[in-house]
Amino acid sequence: MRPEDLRFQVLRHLEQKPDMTQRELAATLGISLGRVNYCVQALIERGFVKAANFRNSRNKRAYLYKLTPNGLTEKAALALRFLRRKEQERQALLQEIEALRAELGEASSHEQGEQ
Amino acid sequence: MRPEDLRFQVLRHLEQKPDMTQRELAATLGISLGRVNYCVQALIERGFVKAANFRNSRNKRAYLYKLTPNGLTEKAALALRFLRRKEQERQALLQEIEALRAELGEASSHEQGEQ
DNA sequence: TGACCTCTGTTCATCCATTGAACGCATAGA
DNA sequence: TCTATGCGTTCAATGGATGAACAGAGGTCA
Repeated sequence: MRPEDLRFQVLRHLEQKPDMTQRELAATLGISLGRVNYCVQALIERGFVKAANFRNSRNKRAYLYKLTPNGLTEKAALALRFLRRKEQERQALLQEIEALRAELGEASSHEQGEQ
Repeated sequence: MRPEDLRFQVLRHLEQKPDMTQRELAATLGISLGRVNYCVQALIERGFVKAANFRNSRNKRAYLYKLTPNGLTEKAALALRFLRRKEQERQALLQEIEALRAELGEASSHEQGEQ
């Protein structure tokens, strides 16, 4: 997972659920706690996320990770880049699959609606 | 790139062009010389590739990397696994793209023929 | 109150795959 | 023969990811 994609995913999750802990983020994203911590600190450093004190009965020293206005803008920009790249990856995957099917002599399935 | 995929790609290239050098393989696959060497030696060790002496005017100490019968079988098996996984990846990518389009409020394009 | 427990963010030594410069060697050409 | 070139091979160095361990804050209960 690219650093840019990680930042996007973290922003995405924190916007929807600001009371997530770094351990929860790590488990959800399938990466280590250390890497999440590094990413979150970078987002705070850049002013995209603000860590507010947060106290309730379940969490002991947890923060609320609230997205700043700049954070929302950044998240939207990252989302669009992410989407465009995924579309491109999917197109590239199609070509790779077709090439492999040709090599293997498989009948290529009719996939319509692709450019 | 996974080790398994790398082995497949190396077998694929060597079957089509057995006089490729390890440096050519590295450049084509976008990885380092050291990693290619490690992979090729593993393929030789497992009996999937045999390195025959090869002498011509352009290459000084190059080998001919010929696929053995077992190598051909292995390559076919890897190809099928590779194809199936790529198809699955492409399907997963579609779901991810659709989810992102929904978040972004984009009109989802009509892609037919997918299950 | 105070001792203890729990859960958090934070740190950093460790690991491991990857890299590519450097080497030895074999051949071609002068 | 001697030199240059290009090959496979090696391995010290790099860099990112990991997760155990730590310190701190708040809850709990006698």
